[in-house]
Amino acid sequence: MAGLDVPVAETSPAVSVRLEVLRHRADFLRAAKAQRSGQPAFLLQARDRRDADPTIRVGFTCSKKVGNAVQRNCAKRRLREIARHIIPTHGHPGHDYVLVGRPDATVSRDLAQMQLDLIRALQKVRP
RNA sequence: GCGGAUGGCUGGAUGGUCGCUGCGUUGUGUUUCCGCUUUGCCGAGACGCGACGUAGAGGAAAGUCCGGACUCCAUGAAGAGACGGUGCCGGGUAACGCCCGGCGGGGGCAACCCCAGGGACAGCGCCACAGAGAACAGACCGCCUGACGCAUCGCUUGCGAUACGUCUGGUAAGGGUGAAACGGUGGAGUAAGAGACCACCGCGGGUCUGGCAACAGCCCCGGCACGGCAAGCCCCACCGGGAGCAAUGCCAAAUAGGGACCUCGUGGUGCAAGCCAGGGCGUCUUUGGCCCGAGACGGUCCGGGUUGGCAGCUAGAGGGCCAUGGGCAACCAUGGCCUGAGAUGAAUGACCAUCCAUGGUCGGGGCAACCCGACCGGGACAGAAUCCGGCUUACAGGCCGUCCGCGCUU
RNA sequence: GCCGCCUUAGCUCAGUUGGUUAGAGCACUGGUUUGUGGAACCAGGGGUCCCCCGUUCAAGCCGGGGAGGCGGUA
Repeated sequence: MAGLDVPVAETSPAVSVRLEVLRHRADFLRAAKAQRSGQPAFLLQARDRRDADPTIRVGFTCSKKVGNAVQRNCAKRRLREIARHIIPTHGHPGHDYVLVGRPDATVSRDLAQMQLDLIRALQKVRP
C-alpha cells in the first residue's frame, strides 16, 4: 500500500462537487442503458444527465450471483470505498455512475488496484 | 494416561488513518407561520450543510417449520357437521407440534442415547411374489392305522416281516416358502401325534397393594382363543375464523372520471304506520335479528394510475447478572443493579500495523516428548428488516464442568 | 420481508388404493430403403425418480427435515 502512488490524498477536492447516492430504481435502469466499461473487479456504467445540476451521483449494485448477503454487502462496501476516493476528483460533473459487483473478484481484489481500475474506467467512458 | 458420554460458555484482541446511519446538544443558510416597539427582530416549524458527544448485527440475525403479541377484514348466540392439526402420563408456559420429570419399548459392558408411543372387539380396506396353505387358513413332501394288489424273504402252506402302488382315515412333530404359518422350550404321552396334559416363559382376564396418573408388583383364573398395517380411510379426546407490517392509516403526485354488485318476480289488507303470508341474508338445526317499489347517497369488488414521503418503528409475556424463598427439574415469586440497533438500492465499515489461536518450511538445542528463532500462509458459519417464545439447519476453533469404561501407580 | 407452487431419461411430461419390469413423445445410436441426404419403417441404448432420515415385508407414491428453481404481493 505504501509503495503504490495512488493520487488520492494529495488532490483533496477543494472545489469539490457534491456526491449523492442513487436510491431509485429508475435511475439504475437509465444508467444501465448508457456507456459502460468492464474491469476485473467491477463494471462501471456512466450516464450524462444533461441538466444544469453539476452534482455527481453514484449507485452500487450486486446481484445474487456475487454471493450470499455477507458477500454482497462486503462487495458494495468496497465499491463505496473506492468511489469515495476516486469519483470526486476523476468523475465528470453532471453524470450518474453505477458500479456493479462481480463474483469473487470484487471481494478479493487488492483495493489499490481497484482504485487504479476505476480511474482507467472513468477515462474510458469520457464523452 | 487412552477411549467415550453429556451440560454450558465463547465466536479473535489492541492501536492508527479515513468513512456510514440513528439520537442528543449546538452553529449556520433558505423558507413558512405568529407577534410587534412595523421593514428587520424575537419565537416556533420544515428542509439543507457542518461541529461536538453518544450508540450501532447473531448464536444462529438463516430456513420460514410451529406458537403468540399487534393490525385489518369477517362474525348475533348455542349445538352439530365439514376441513386442518395434535396424540403414553403428570407438570411448566401467554401459547405451542416446545421444555422438564416420570412410564413403557429398543440399543450400548457402562455413562448415556433413540422412539408420531391413543384405539385393530366400531366399521371398511390392503397383505404382492413365493408357498400346500395368508386371516375365524391349509395338507404338497412326510409320519402313522386299516383294506386291497403285487414283489422278495422266512417257514409250521396260509400266516408273518420288509419294500412298492392305490384307496380310506388320523396327524400337524419335521422339511420347504415367506416379512409374517394360529404360542416357545423341556417333559410326559401316543399307532403317529397334538395345550389333549404338566413345569417355566409369553399372552389374555380379575381381585388386592403402591402411585395424582401413565404404569408396576403379588396372587388367582383361563388354556391359546385375540397376526400385521391407522406416517390407508377411520374412531376417540383435545385445539383451531381469515389474512398478514409489502398488514393498516395519512399526505403528495399521476391516471381515470369507467364497469359490476348490494338493489333478483313479492302478494293480501289499510290513507298511512303497521299486521298476515311468502322469500332472502351461501353447510345444517334451534332461537333471535335484519332486509324485500324506484332513484340518489353510500359501501364493496374489478379495471386504470403511482412505485415518492410520513406514521406503524421499536419499552416488551424485554434481556442479563446477583441475592432470598418454593420446586427433583423445566420454571415461578420478591428485591437490587446493569442494559437497550432501527436501516429502506437497505447503515453498523475499509485499509494498515502489532499481538493471540493455528498450519507449513528451514535452522539450532535435546535420547525423546518438546523448546527457541526466522520466513510464508491464514481467520468458521454467516448480515437485523414489526417484535417475542421455540424448533430445524450451517459452523474454524477455544475454554470450563460432570460422568462412564479400560490401563498404570499406591 | 411475507405468502404460495414445483423437482421423474438430454428436453417436454404420464405414473391408479404403496406391489413385482418406472412409461410416452421428441432427441440419440445402429440397420433397411436410396446414386446421396431427408422422410418412413425396424431394433436398441440411456434413470442417484433432487438429497437425507423414518413408517412399512415392500416407498417415485406415505411422514419429517434439507437443497435448488419458479410465481404472487406495495
